[in-house]
Amino acid sequence: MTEPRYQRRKEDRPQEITEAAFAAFAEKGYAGTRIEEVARRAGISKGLMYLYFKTKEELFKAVIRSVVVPQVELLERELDAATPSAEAFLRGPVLTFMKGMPGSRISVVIRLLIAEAHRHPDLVDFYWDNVASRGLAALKRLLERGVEAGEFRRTAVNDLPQLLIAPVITSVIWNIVFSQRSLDTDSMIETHMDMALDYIRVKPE
Amino acid sequence: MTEPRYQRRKEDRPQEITEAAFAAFAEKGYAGTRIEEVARRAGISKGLMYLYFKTKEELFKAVIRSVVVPQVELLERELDAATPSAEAFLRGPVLTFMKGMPGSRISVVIRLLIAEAHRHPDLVDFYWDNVASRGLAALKRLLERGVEAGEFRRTAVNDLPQLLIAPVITSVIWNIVFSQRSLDTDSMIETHMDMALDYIRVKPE
DNA sequence: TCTCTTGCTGAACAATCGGTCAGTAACTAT
DNA sequence: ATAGTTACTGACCGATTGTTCAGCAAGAGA
Repeated sequence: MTEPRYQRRKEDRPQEITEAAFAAFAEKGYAGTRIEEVARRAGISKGLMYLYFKTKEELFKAVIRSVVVPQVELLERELDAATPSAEAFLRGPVLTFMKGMPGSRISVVIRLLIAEAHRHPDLVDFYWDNVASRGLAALKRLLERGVEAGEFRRTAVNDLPQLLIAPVITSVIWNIVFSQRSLDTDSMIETHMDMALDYIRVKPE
Repeated sequence: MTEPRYQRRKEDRPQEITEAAFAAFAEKGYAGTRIEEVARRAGISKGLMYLYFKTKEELFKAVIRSVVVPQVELLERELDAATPSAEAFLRGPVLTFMKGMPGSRISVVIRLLIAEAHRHPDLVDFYWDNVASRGLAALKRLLERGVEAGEFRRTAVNDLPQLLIAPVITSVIWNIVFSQRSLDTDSMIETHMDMALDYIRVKPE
């Protein structure tokens, strides 16, 4: 008759907690989120939080990883996919990936990273090693492939692949700051891709 | 003989406080900065802070305004300057302004805004009204002028002037997050300007 | 020199919040 | 059943920090 007050669910807790924490961090930021609030969202007590994550900072890092790792895996899966011409690749999977970034969980991570970077240098290292440097290297290889195939000229973009993702970063930031005055991020990313391809493409004389 | 323990300097305090607060916010962020720390930097007691700024939030807003207003004035002075061809204008004063943004006080403001935007919507409104919307409108006018003069084609960029500043935003963010792995922001901004001009310029047939 | 005004100080207050821990009860093994 | 293990609870602690305020002393005026 007496219903148990709680169930032991050791296996599921970590994921449920990071999920709740992600939602809380997304709404209130790191400093603005109380551990008790995360516990409430996860349906557990405050004390239990500390059995799974020793400190708030450790929880934060776990949240970042839980978002970033699947995204990296998705990206790499796409990069390993069929390889048509470099241009078709940029206009296809790369563009799709870029359009998906604003509004994705990654954009929340970016906001958190910007706000907390100076206090969590090891987190920045992690993000650099696992996301940023890998993505940039992949873009560089793709551009290089295009050059070798005679599709692209060799330009400054080869050394600055950040240029290709600039409108994505800008879209993410724009949405963070000016959420109301929204921006047509799809158009912006598409137009920029046109612009960049016109610039690097070998022109027929 | 007995040296006075303090001087009364009602006139200078506000500016000295906002200056100290800017330095503190730049280093530690909003939440990470203690009022007492600002007071120490400004060479006054904690209590005096509250005679000039009712709350920490009000101080924060004053700091943002103190940085933003002079920058806007600088921008508008440049826009009112001599008007050569639209392309020369973009390659001249606009490019100079853009290159100066990373590393300027504005980039600190941007970081603070990104981190605190959701908690200070009225501050976002202020920034929008006084900086962002004005800058975008000016860029739009400039592009329109180029079109009317027969220099530029009419493209999607006319409606998305954010594209022109995308590498600047990206540079600022990059420096905030990856301060160590620095990026050649000047090259990036220049290359992007080349790219954009190639795209919008009317080509000779 | 003696008020009087007020810019200024710094101790104290109150609220918040990360982290702890002694105890409880859900499950397991026997 | 019964004892043992441990996932779990929630009251509590201590440190931090924004804010207040009673009083002090610097400068102005007479």
